[in-house]
Amino acid sequence: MTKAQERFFEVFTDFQCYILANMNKGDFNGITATHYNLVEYIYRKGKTTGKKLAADFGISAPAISKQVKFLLENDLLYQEQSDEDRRIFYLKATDKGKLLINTSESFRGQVTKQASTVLSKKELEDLTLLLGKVLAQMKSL
Amino acid sequence: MTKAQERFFEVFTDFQCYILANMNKGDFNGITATHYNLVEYIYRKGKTTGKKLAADFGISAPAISKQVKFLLENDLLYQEQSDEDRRIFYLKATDKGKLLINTSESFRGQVTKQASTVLSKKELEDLTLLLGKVLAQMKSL
DNA sequence: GTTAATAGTTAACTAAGTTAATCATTTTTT
DNA sequence: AAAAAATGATTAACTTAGTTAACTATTAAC
Repeated sequence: MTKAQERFFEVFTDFQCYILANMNKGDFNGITATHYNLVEYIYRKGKTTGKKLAADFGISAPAISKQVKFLLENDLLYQEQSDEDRRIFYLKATDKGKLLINTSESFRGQVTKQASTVLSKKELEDLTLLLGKVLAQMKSL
Repeated sequence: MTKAQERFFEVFTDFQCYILANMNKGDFNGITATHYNLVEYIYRKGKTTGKKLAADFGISAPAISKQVKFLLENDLLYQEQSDEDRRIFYLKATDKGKLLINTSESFRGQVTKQASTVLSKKELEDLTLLLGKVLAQMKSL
């Protein structure tokens, strides 16, 4: 490892540690970070299916099924059976689910907020670009 | 949110999602990522205590105790009782533990490797600097 | 010297993941 | 067109990593 790589490794280690240690804190109303992430994701996508969620979140279909069941029971999501293929149940955020996302500040929202207080606009853009490049490279493997 | 913030949020969301989905994959010899992270952390620190690990990893002392027990039983760590304070048990990596870290590539190692294939030296340094700034800001809250 | 605090562990429990099996539906094969 | 295979979602049984509360031992404080 070069010096530059070592420094990156060091910072990235701390960064990952911080993410893992803090992203699950501050859950409110009994809604965990996982629940929140699912609702936010579905809200941003507009609609999606359990199958896709499992793929995108990298966990098994039954695991998604269980979390989604909780979110359905708590009226944060609702299902819509597809007319073309009756096996498929689309998931959408309810008004209550949308409200949750819009009124609460996610971990990512906090990072974004803090990033833009401590970085200039140019720096934030650079960081976005560089992080995006690394991510694209990782995903392409 | 400004455009720049929205773009950062978007990339960071993907980035976090990727970390969570992938960091626990590829565990080898029945050693999970958590085990690996603990051994790596202790190895890099030289020696540490359960108390400190709990604080640094942001989980409870009993949770650390249970993981450490496994690592002791599997000869990846060993304990050394402090002479000054007999309540304290220092944890260190065994040769087997060190070998594990040195011969296997952690998730962070992979990210570092891929980051430096897709970024120039200057870009990697910039990314390290910017990520470090954001992290320091988050930690200071 | 007794009381209070601290490092670590054990016990009992919870939550979120896993695989295997099942149901309903759609697609493919013959 | 009927039978067989595949697919999306769920349920059941299980595992694992975390939690809090209670305990042991040691040290610090009054």
